[in-house]
Amino acid sequence: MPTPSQPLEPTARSIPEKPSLEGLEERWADRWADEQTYAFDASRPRSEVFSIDTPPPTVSGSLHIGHVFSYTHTDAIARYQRMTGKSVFYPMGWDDNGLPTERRVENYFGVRCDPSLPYDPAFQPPAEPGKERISISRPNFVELCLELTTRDEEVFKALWHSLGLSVDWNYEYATIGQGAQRASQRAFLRQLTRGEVYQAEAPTLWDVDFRTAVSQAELEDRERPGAYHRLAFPRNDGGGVVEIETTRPELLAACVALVAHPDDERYQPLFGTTVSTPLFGVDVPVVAHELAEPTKGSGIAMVCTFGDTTDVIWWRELDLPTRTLISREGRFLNAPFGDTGWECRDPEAARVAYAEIEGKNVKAAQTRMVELLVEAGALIGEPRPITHPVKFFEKGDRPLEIVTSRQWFVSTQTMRETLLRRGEELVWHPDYMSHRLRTWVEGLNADWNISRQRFFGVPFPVWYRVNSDGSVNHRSPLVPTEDRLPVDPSTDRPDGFDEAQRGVPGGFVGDPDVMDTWATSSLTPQIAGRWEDDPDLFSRIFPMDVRPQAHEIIRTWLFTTVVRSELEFGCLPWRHATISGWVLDPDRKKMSKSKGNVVTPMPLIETHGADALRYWAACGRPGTDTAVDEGQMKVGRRLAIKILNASRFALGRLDDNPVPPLSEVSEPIDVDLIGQLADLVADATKAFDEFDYARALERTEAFFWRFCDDYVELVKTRAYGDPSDPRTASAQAALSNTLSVLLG
RNA sequence: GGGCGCUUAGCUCAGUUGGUUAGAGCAGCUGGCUUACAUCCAGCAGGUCGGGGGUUCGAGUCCCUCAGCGCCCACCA
Repeated sequence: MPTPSQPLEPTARSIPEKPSLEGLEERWADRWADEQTYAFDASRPRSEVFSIDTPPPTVSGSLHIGHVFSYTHTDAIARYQRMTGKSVFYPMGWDDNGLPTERRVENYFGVRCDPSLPYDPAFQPPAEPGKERISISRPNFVELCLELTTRDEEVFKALWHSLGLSVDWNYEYATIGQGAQRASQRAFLRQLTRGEVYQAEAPTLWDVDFRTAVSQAELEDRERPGAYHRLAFPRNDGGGVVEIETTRPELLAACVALVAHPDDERYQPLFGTTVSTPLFGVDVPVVAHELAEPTKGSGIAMVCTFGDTTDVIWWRELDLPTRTLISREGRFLNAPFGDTGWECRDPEAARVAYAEIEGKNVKAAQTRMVELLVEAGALIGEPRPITHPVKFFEKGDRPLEIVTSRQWFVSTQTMRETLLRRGEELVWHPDYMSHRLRTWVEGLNADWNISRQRFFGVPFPVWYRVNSDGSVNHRSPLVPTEDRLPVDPSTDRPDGFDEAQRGVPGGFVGDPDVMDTWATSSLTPQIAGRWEDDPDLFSRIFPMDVRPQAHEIIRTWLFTTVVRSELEFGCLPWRHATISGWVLDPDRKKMSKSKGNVVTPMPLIETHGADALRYWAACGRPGTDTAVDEGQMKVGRRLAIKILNASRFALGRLDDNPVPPLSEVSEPIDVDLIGQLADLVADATKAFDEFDYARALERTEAFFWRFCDDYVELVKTRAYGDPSDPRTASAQAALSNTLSVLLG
């Protein structure tokens, strides 16, 4: 039970003289594959099925001990469910699309993706990556991504095999595979038809290095040093200056208003008047809004388009103009000061000042801007250093900017109430993890942006008409019928058009973007269960029984899966969610590549054996962060060897006879043992039903050691007697049956 | 700023609805090659259950409060 890759057979055939753990993993993995031991029986009705929404690991990274940890937990549950007679749907997927893969492919092959290029079926990457990146089409780029991820997947697969995971390899999938693309595009098109997704050109959080929009779920705050710069804005009513404080003086040219709290008596007289920006002489209004905090800075803020997300709120709610300064690459754009552009007092002076920062990146622009402000006497005092949280893309290196771009959104904000209710319906293990989803849903402040300006991902299956003036009509996208899916709009064309019409007036263009990686991963039940491709299978596994996953992706994977299931099926995608903890390094520190303390599993498997690692993992309580502990692995190894030896004793008395029936158990002490065994089974069953594999292991292990140290010693003499003696037969029956039950 | 979790022997952790002298493994010490196993067995030692207060006949377990650590969330001029 606790060590599911047990090397024992139900009878005493070929008991080795000196039992050993070495080489067991390989031998049994092969046999399981040959015999299809863990194959799902797709003829069983839903009530006799236990289905698992296996997490597809990201294969672009390297192996990590955390994989061993959480997959072992799920494997224990899967094996328990099989013992109860269920047919277990336990697929395995690979999450291979996304940014990390793109970066690796670019460096590895020396290429760059240009979605405007046509597919070149003859393209071969150079043997050695050249200095100049070769531009290739999206389909070509994707081919290279697939080539690289396929290799990575083999490495993962080898680990899973040596771990003895009981997954059914007949249901393997990849998130970039045809099935996944078809499911993603089909789900998207249906949402489009139902009006659950929309396209909008709006200010969006943007990573200037990856050059893509990111969603709220991919943000993280990082504490960064900054400084308050106190700036003087001359009042146009002749009343001196207004002083504001800003951490982003480089955005001064993008200032569109000053804002203070409506109740703030200091600034009430200014509401409705205008002030003039230093250096640029642009008149901006002083306005009131409740979000302005009187205690922060000087109590009056400069609104820029856009410095942070509060600016976006003010801009929208106060109906302010837009002055865009930062490009998608993070550099300062040309600013059209003058009569035909941004009105100001002295266009020439404004242009001269702005020329000093145009083309610079944010950091350099800030440095130069501060110098200019000092020279102009507009900076009051010294900048005051502070440490403040700044929004980053979780995979990014530079702070996010806000740029205006066209994106696809799923309307999640209107779903709040429904999602909160679903979160309560879901059975969480441990239950307090439900708070994470609740706080996340309650804190939603933007719809889910599902488009990314990247290449290795599922393309949006839509085209747009090109108007006669060459502009693109985004209003009514052209969509394919579902039987055409998957499509790549950069190479495929909409019905009724021919290829010559691509990109010309009166013709069409494909949507250039790909979907957010979570827009695909949120469909893992549909992808693994082959949804519309195999409706019979899907009806037998969905809604699924359990989603095992890590806690840090509750707001992404769990949340988005619930959203998609609600929209498509109006129900939860699974009944239970088991949330595993993190694996910490031996010093209980979080592992990270940059700290260099990441533990890889393969050497540990070689040293201690797979059972030892599985034992360590299974000791980690559900949801609890657990440190890598080789001591615990040694204990696991010891337990596995002890089981082999105990088996040799218990089964060795039987020669080659099958395990005798329990009815032969007659001696009081033997009967008592069987009674205790029954209690243990009840205990472990209850624990497993509550997804507490660790408790089941603990109880079983304790019983096993008592069994070995006390019971076996007590009955040893009797067990060695003449098999025809009922007293001996009783001992042998008790021994072998107990062992058989313990091993499941 | 709001919330969640953790704090029990040197180390890693159990302790299910409050109930007799608080448990396990590892590490340490002592003794033992006893025909499943020295990859083992028997035994010893080791804890003011983070601090303080409260409820109760009785609190590691319930309530309040404080502290440390970790995490989640937040519109962070």
